[in-house]
Amino acid sequence: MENSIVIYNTLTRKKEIFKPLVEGKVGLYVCGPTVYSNSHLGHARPNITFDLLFRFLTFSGYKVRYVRNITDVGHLENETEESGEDKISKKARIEKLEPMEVVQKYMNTFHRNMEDLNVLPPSIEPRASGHIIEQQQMIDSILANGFAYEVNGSIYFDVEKYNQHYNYGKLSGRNLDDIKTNTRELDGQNEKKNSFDFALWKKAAPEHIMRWPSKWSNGFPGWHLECSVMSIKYLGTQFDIHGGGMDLVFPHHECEIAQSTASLGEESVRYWMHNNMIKINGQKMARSLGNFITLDELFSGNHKLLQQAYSPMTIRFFILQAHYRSTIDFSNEAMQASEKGLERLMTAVKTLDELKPFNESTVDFTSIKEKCLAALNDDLNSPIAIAHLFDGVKMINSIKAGKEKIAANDLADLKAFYNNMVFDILGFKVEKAEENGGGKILDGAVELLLELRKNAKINKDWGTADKIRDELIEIGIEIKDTKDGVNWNLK
RNA sequence: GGUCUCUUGGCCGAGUGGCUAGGCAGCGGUCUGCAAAACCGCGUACGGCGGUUCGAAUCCGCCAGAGACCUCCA
Repeated sequence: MENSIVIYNTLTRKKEIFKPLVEGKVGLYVCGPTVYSNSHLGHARPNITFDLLFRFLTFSGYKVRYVRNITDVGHLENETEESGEDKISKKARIEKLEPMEVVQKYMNTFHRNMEDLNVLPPSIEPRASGHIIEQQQMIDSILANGFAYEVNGSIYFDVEKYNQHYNYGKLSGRNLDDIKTNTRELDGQNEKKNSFDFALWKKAAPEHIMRWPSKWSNGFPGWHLECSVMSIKYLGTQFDIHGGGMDLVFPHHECEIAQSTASLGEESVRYWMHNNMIKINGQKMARSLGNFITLDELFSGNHKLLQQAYSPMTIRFFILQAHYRSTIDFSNEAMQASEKGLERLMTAVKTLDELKPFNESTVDFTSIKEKCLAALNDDLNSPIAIAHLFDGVKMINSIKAGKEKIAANDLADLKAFYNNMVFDILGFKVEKAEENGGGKILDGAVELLLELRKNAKINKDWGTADKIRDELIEIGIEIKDTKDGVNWNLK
């Protein structure tokens, strides 16, 4: 499959044709979660976006090494909290748990949520805590190159010095003069030469439990460092794509560029990709704003803003129905629309298996196939691809209704295409009925009831027929009378 | 305050100089004992005011509103 993929590069603010560094292979790094509380809807977005990218690149014939980290070291809280306390150790004290117990707990939840969303595991999932030595090594090289300084056992990155040789602010589109006049003064910054300098290594306060020995102090690495270190370690000093949420552009990714460049003398990332935010009531959904809904709450419907539960695939569809660089507005109405839309799509996929081939085709799916792939090639435009899939749904339904015909070879081709698109690339999976265990027993029982209902209908005993139907619906089994007989499925 | 982005029909969301996505909801019809589902058909929207152009939702300017980043954040 020869695809020419175009990617919007945040660095150049343009769409660029994607050319991997090494022919046929792609190195992809994505910023993963900080595991100190449950994952919420906002976290689903980058993971689904880059899952799509991972799947699409793989489908397009690339061998992809996908690295997504787990941040389990923690970094400084904001100024409203007692200063200098690590996020994870703070949480640990509240819950009377070991820091690594907190990490493990929320990492498990994250993994379970991702599996539910059918997000493929990355090729490598490195943890910051497992790369302390490598982080110290990078600090050494930055110090050796003269772009960092030590104060009281902490190491800070010298942004001004760096900016004399390189361009600090190139990713986020700001310049140091603006940053100088616009950076707020925060607590605990008196050690730094400039307020915009950032920590590479921080000496731990006595109450700070997460700490590692180093030649400078017992302490912990600065937040930005882990991504620079782990991306380079597993993907090389230069690699293809680095992704993450738009809110990470500044300062996180800006600092990553500075660190890697200060250490290596050259930049390591070739394409920067950033997904936009999910909004709720017109505002970004964020842990810090307290307006988030966790994935578990969405799956169970157990949240005061939710009118019902939404399945993982509904959430996946909801996210893929918008372009990854646009914001999406969360609402019950929008989620319910996604639920119905997805059902329509999945029903059509199932319908494909029921279609009977003719000798000839009166429909032509070629342009739909081409348009779907073209949309994905154009900066991962999943909403357009899905729109074209729905055009195909219309045709599939017309064939089923007997208004159009399809030949055997075209049908096989079409099935393969929908399987590729819906399952392999967009990453949907069949939920409900087919997945549930005990299928055979249930099948038998329902078939029996439907047989009784059929007899009742023949005898025009509408009371019994409707009782069977209505009560089955009541317990979650939907009955559909069609020309070819009765269909049923679990709701 | 600085930097940047957005404003599309009832809702969600694509598009971005002429060919007016898609989903959901709604309406009309077909089918059906009824219902559901399915199918067919229907809606000409792009914040306001100017400008450029043969032609603008799409380019430019101004105004209004919303948001993001500047601090942890996906």
